Amino acid sequence: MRTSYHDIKANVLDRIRKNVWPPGANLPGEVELAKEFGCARATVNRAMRELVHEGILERKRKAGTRVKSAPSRKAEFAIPLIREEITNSGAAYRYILVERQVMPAPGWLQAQINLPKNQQVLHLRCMHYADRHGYQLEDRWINIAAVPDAAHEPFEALGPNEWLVRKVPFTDGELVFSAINATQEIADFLNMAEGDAIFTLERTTWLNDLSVTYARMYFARGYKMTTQL
Amino acid sequence: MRTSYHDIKANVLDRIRKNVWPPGANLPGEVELAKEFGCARATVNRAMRELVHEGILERKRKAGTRVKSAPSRKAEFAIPLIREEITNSGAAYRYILVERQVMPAPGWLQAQINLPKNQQVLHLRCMHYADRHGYQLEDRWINIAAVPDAAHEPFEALGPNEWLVRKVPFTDGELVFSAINATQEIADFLNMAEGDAIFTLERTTWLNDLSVTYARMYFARGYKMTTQL
DNA sequence: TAGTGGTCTAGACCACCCC
DNA sequence: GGGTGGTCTAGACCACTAA
Repeated sequence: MRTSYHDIKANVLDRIRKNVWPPGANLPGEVELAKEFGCARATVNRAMRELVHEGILERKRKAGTRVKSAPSRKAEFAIPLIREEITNSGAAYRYILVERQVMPAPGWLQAQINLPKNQQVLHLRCMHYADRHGYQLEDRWINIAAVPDAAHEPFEALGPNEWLVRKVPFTDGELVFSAINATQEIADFLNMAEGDAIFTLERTTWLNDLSVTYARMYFARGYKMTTQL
Repeated sequence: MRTSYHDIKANVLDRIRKNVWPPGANLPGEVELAKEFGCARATVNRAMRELVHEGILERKRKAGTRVKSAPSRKAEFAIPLIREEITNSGAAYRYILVERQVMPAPGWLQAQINLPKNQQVLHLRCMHYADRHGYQLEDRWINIAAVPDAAHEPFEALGPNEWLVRKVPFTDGELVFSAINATQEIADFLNMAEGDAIFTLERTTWLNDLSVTYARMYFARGYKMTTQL
């Protein structure tokens, strides 16, 4: 069989682990590696490019390729659709719209996602259940100027997250993870006690400088978000 | 200038945004696209491959390429070295080793990271400060069988995370984010009140089935972890 | 079984950047 | 200036899988 870029990646990783190429070391050039592996330079190139993408190597023209001294392994996780997250866990998913209201954006929201004064927004509050247990409380604001259709969407059957994901493309987004103490109101929704620690996820998305939506998601007690390195 | 795979990516993304190719739509095959763009198939292929990697497209042999109906944008974040995180914010970084002890792995740890009975581990407790303010409390256990050198390392000047990252390669890792209520002990370290919500990060790493280390990191009040989509 | 993507090759030109 | 990676090409064979 011919040498695959997979083989090359594995081989390089192996030499890094065995300290043949310790952190900071310079690797041979692509031409030389291609000769060693008996393959085309393009094949070596692809292997190296992927290792750079994975945070293992650094490359600079003329300077060459080196092993990153502090390998910045990157965690990558797909933002799950909550319905899938629950369904995949084997539980039954249930969604309820708690509140729906068109209103002028409150001051803090204007500031947070940079809206013009008195911009109308749609505020939604939704609950997501896994087998009767409160799983997530979602507080969401949608910029009606960016998504006019949202004003006429009931969001009774389909949650706003799924609706937006299917309907509205975005160019940029931000995720913020944090922990807060439950207010009495939130605690009631999630069947917790006031003051219990809540894992919180905030998400903002833009479509070319135009704010699309801002959401806060409060997870039930004990929720853990897991990802592989 | 010749057509670059960047141009193709941009063009395809544009057509998706403009709904020329709505979610679920089948794209033309690589050969046809190459003809349209006036470039080699390999160039189209690279563009498409990257769009798949970015969660925009799906491809299957024979079936062809289609626009993902629920574009699974992936968040990617580099695990920061805490020193860099603090330094980059403009604050002064200070590290203190609070506790250092070689001991047999407690039962919960054996179970958690799958250690043999009575395996010796090194337990470290460290504090990281930003400008005098407690920033992170780190509880770490290192499998001495996997990292014999750790037993002789004082960890007085250099934190175990940085030491491990530089010294010990790993093949797999897991990150878990969660929220807990501060115990009195943790609260004292981080200048919080008992019961305050704490953002917690757990990290486990393996070197080919051999557990290397398990760490719990408790962040100070109000800590937020941010990432771009 | 035929069509589509997956991959490799051998060669080429170019852009960048350290020396 | 010259070496290194970045990219493109034209062609080829292969692997998978839907029909």
